[in-house]
Amino acid sequence: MAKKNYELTEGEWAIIQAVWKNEPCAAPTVQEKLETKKNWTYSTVKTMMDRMVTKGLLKTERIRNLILYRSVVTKIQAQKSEIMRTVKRAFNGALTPMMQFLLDNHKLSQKQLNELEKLIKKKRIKGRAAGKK
Amino acid sequence: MAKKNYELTEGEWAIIQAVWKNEPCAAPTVQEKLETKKNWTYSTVKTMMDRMVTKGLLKTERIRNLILYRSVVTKIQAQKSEIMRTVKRAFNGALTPMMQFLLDNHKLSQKQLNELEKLIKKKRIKGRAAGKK
DNA sequence: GAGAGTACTCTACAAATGTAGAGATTGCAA
DNA sequence: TTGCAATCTCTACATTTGTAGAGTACTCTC
Repeated sequence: MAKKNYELTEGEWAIIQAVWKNEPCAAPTVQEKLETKKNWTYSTVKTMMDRMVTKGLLKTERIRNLILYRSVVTKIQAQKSEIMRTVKRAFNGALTPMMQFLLDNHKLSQKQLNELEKLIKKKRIKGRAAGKK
Repeated sequence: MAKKNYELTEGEWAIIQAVWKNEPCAAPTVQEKLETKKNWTYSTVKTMMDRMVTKGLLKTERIRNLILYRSVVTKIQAQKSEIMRTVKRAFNGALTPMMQFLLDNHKLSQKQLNELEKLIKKKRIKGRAAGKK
């Protein structure tokens, strides 16, 4: 596979989110879907999408007169990259301090904390069983 | 206080980190400190720093012939903004899903998990006691 | 007071990003 | 076959970011 680094810009995020939801889809569709959030004209959206194709973030397929777009990177991949970028920039590359920061600096409700605790417990059990990947 | 949004660029992060560590400091100092990581010339560093002053990220004080820089935003603020930006872009603004994603997608060691669990427990106790801010 | 060193100012330029208008193309309906 | 609507293509421009050279100013030393 290609490079691991998918650092999307603000605009690219908006677009790819729409693509993920409507894939495969044409540029006008994306433009319509985004109309509420972003007030972009068709031209704007189309330009960005084509640039994203060049960058390898989207790919196209031409069907007669219509161009359909699909995502190349998955949501998971993009989210991961986004997080890694933050970890790298703001936390010197260390994940746990970032988690700690999250816990310390964002008032989570009791419920959220409970959920997280449950998640961690589950993780630990899994981790103990398998030493995998 | 001013705006809450301090979205630093890659370069700005590098610079402000150096400033935080050496504050108050002159541009040449920052340039030296960064020499290993970034191979920037003095001009480059100085230009960026001055732009950051314009943006309100740094402030200056002139002492005779020297210009000293200080940060305006704290590390905590910047980290928070950086995280918020990720949450907004990649997780639709919801924090817990992001935490969940972190737990799910990054192989944390048992030790790290333990630490996190401890943190959460502490949080919960605190939260139960005080309902504040 | 001349030269050297240090720090500063000014200007510039390329690439990336956000933004979009104008015109070409095509397929369908009347 | 003519015209309209939908879609695409091409081009353009401002702003931000990364990057830096060239020249200026001040201060210290000989």
